[in-house]
Amino acid sequence: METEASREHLGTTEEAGLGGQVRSAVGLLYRRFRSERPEGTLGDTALDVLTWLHKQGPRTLTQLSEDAHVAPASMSQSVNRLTSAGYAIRTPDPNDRRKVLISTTPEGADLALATRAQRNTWLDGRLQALSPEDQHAITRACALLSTIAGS
Amino acid sequence: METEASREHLGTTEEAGLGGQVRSAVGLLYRRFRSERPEGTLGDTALDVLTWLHKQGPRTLTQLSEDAHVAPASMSQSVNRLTSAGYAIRTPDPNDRRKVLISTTPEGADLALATRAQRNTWLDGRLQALSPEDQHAITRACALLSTIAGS
DNA sequence: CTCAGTGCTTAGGTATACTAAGGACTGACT
DNA sequence: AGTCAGTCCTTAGTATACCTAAGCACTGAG
Repeated sequence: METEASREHLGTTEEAGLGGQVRSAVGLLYRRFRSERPEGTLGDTALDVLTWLHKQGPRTLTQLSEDAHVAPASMSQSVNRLTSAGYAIRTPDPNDRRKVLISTTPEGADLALATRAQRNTWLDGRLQALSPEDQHAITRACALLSTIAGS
Repeated sequence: METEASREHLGTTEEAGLGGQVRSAVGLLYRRFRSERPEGTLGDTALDVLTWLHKQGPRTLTQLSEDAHVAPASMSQSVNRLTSAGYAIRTPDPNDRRKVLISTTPEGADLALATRAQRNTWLDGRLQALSPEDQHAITRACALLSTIAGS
């Protein structure tokens, strides 16, 4: 039937349910973002953490792991990379010494802002070429899907 | 416990540009999908490959690596996992014996369909609870973003 | 003051990605 | 024919990021 498969944009065919379309698009975008990443820089997860800390202030490890939908042990490793690079610090929570508060260093905050801006250049350029209606659809979809992902 | 930050859905604040919103949403969804994955099953990339092969028929390794925005060496490893699990086979291209055609086995095709359906259950349920307008916005956003990711 | 529960970390394993290097093959030019 | 640059694929070694399991440190209740 579908011999001209190359026009299908790999997974966004109509036969797939909406969930499948979302999953395909997310996978493609995620890998695309990763392929744009210059070497010697922070990974996406580490950068996300830095951005959250910058916006929200210090967070405990468990909070961060829940934010990212990741096991605490995984987040601990990501935080290790940030602290050993000097972009974040761990501080024992004075009220409950089982907890550790993670916060950005000034260098970490600067890096988060700078790297985000740089990495978004390509994508922003693409998005600004779209019609306002299309941009609005994307804005709405992002809000909806973020809510779903975080639930 | 609950700071004001927990209502922000982590990255979808208005101050971020559209590119940043997309990136945040993609990261959250990708990790969420991964966290839903049962153990002992194929990874997302391997499953994507299986799905593409099922839809499009045999592809060369280079084609697959371009589809996924990944280096050929990386795709070779993913294909190794599929072939060693019996879900795909490599066939030398009779016209150009440098090339290798990768195709699904019947088991691979079955698995691709079954696993996709199973993994999409959660997401489809969420999406069907949305209004038709919201669903349409997501459909449109997926198509647009897939095109951008693949360009 | 004991002890179950909570928060974090380390250890070991998997999936996925990269670069670098090399083997096999093709096609074009001597 | 013979050579050889270019293409396609693979393997090897390394890095990020995720997991579960195990264990330590601390808290708070009995």
